[in-house]
Amino acid sequence: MSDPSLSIGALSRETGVKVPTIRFYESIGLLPAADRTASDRRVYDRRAVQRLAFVRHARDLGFPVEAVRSLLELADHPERSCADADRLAAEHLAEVERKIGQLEALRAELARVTAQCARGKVADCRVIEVLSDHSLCLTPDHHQDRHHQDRHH
Amino acid sequence: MSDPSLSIGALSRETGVKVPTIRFYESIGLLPAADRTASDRRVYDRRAVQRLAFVRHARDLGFPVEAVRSLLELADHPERSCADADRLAAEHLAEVERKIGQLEALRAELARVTAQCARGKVADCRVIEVLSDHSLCLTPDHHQDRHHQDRHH
DNA sequence: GTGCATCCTCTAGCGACTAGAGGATCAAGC
DNA sequence: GCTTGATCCTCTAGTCGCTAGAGGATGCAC
Repeated sequence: MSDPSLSIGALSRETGVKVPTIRFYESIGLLPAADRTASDRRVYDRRAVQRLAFVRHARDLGFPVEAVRSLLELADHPERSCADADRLAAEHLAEVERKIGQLEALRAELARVTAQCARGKVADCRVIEVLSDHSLCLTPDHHQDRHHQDRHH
Repeated sequence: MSDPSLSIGALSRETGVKVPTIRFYESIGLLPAADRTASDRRVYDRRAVQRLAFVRHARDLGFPVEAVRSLLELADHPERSCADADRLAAEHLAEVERKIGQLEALRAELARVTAQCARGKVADCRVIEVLSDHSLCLTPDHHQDRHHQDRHH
């Protein structure tokens, strides 16, 4: 069982990555172009499973695709210093911590506002009132940023 | 000074929402179509400032655009029950808490991995090793989801 | 009248996929 | 051999919430 040769569907089942996503990863060069059968179907081996699992894992951990590309590059060169891998992970960690901080500020604000809702008419609604008047906020600088990456199930 | 009549640039300065974003909000119907001068420039009044500030505030708090639309609708009808507003805020709060939980799991994993990095060669790198082998993870179910909304700057 | 700031509309791009059209191929059952 | 349904192929467009830029008109100060 050294080279069982998988179809894209089988690779998808083994790694939990959807078929169109595998093709997408190939198209952006995250995975090498797969070998093909005579009828143009993609064929994969065990190494492809490893590589895709690595990609999925890194994406699950929230690394942006460009970081995944760099990490793959590093994984392919075990003799190099791992300083870059360490730096990428540390940067990503800092980014995650920043986002947690922002979300916690939001949570505090939302929790406060919903707790104060008297469940009456909109005219007296604390939720609407606070939205209408920023100065009622605890932390007046709640900004979040876009430009980020998430994984869903 | 009841109706000073603002240009889109002035409205932008007053609310901190960029000019193209204001036009974008109008195009998706979050803001009503502005009145125009003879030369087709948009003209705004104080009510527009209020409405846009409301939108910006809700977006800063991370409400998705569709939720903002509903909240605006509610704010326009003060006699209605605020149950919907309360529900939207509570749902959003739950979503924020879910994301915080996911990010905290990620943080733990990333912190653990980077702390274990011996800063040597890639061959011995804990970061690469963990990415290559999911079973080395503390929490094997770190999934994040896309499909969400953030604010930046 | 001469700049330059501001405005207009329109289109395309971001990240990381996801969904769907329209068509070819395969494997299994009869 | 034939049919059926799953799987595969490529390609395009859509998602979200903007942002950037082209190409052109207008307004206002000097």
